Amino acid sequence: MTEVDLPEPPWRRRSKKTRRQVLDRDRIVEVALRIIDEEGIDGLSMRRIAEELDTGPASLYAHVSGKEELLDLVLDRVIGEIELPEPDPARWQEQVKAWAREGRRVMKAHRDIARISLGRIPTGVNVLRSAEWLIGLLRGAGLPDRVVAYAGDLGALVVGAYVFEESVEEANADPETYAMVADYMLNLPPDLFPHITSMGTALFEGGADERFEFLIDVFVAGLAAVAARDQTP
Amino acid sequence: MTEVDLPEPPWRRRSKKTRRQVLDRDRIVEVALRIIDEEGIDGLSMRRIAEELDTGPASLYAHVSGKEELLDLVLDRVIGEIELPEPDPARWQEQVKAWAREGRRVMKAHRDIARISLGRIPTGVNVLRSAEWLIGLLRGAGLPDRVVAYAGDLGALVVGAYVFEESVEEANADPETYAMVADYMLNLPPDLFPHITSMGTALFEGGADERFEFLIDVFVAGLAAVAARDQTP
DNA sequence: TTCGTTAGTAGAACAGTGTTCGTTTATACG
DNA sequence: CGTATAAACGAACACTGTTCTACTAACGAA
Repeated sequence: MTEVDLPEPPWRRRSKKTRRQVLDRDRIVEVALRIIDEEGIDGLSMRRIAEELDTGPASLYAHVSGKEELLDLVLDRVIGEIELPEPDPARWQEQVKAWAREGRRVMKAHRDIARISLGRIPTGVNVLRSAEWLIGLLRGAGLPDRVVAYAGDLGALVVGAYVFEESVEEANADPETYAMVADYMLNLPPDLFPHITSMGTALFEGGADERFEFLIDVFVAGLAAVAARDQTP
Repeated sequence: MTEVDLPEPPWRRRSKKTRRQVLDRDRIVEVALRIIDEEGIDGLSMRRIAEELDTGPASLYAHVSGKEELLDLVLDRVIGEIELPEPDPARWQEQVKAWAREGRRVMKAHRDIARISLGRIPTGVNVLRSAEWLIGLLRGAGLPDRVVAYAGDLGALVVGAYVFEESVEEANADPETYAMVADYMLNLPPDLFPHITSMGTALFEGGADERFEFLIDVFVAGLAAVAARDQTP
């Protein structure tokens, strides 16, 4: 007799699931991050996470107070990937750049995660440790407290904003979109936009790395100049 | 006989509304902006706008392709409020700051509108005119094309990110939240966070204006330094 | 004026979101 | 073992942006 492949009866499926799979916060955060890596932030929903964990969305709320807290945790988890050297105040400028590059590197590794870093009060342990490192470096270098205090916060803001913009540009990096935008700008009315149109393709030169390096160059040179001014009565 | 106030019969109400109120894009944008002013960006939905216009949300789609386009239009409408002087290349540094202050001023006047400015490809006429002004100024001042091209974009990014962060802080500006955050940071473990804890309240000094002025000071000084370097072979 | 076409509006519905609430299940503790 | 607590579950809520179809209004030509 031919063996017949019957669907398993529903009453039998239950026995496989008697043991509840235990959730914990770290697991939720890791799954959330994986979803962001694959689908971007807009692909992340509580249901999506629950689906991956084979549970229901309501179960997540036993471990996080809501989506906002979850995003805090995910961001902090990412910033924890930053690797920083021993602070060397004699080389503070190069080290501020290294700090910024590290911030960019870890965020870039996770799609559009940088979007979460914006407009958020820094409370995670890794986020704070990163700030601590920078503040320690700048104090060691003898920069005025006012400069140190501001730089700690504004540095993260500038890097996060840049990396977020970069992630948007990467998402729209197909040659068609790029050509369309460039075409649009280069064909603006020259009487209204003489400088944009005459600059032409120079507006679009340099890649993301170069632009980022320029930005942190400007930031660090500016810090140095303002700090020097602050120290000259 | 006492006059009786009867509800108007339903068949009679229709006659008042035979004339359809005509929507147009500008009206939609203005209403959207007013809702943002009063309720913030999270208070803005297509239904909310339609409610204010006494129509249905589907009607909006005859005038805008979707919410994203609407937000583009709202932002451009806001940036149109910027007032800029005649460019004077001899004073380019002060004028870059004036440009940044104007950007901040108009965005600050509209709650958390700055959030929309982030991660957005600049295509609105006012956004482009603002960039055109800045680029024209910097070219007039003889800055290298590379510097000009980067500064146009990064300037807007820095200002937008700052103003957005500022709007978040203003939304959380009640003394209780502020005290809670300060308390949290000042009571971190000193062995892990020696610099943050020893800086103490210096971390929270200065208001938003001062921090913004610091940021644009750094940005402009940095631009000047990098530009000077670029011009020295 | 009438009629046909086009553009705009309206309403229902779809697919999705974050979250709450009450119930059930599992775990921890005495 | 019994009780209390914590975690998980499922249904439902209130809301979102958008699409689709039908209706209405406006416009232009005859």
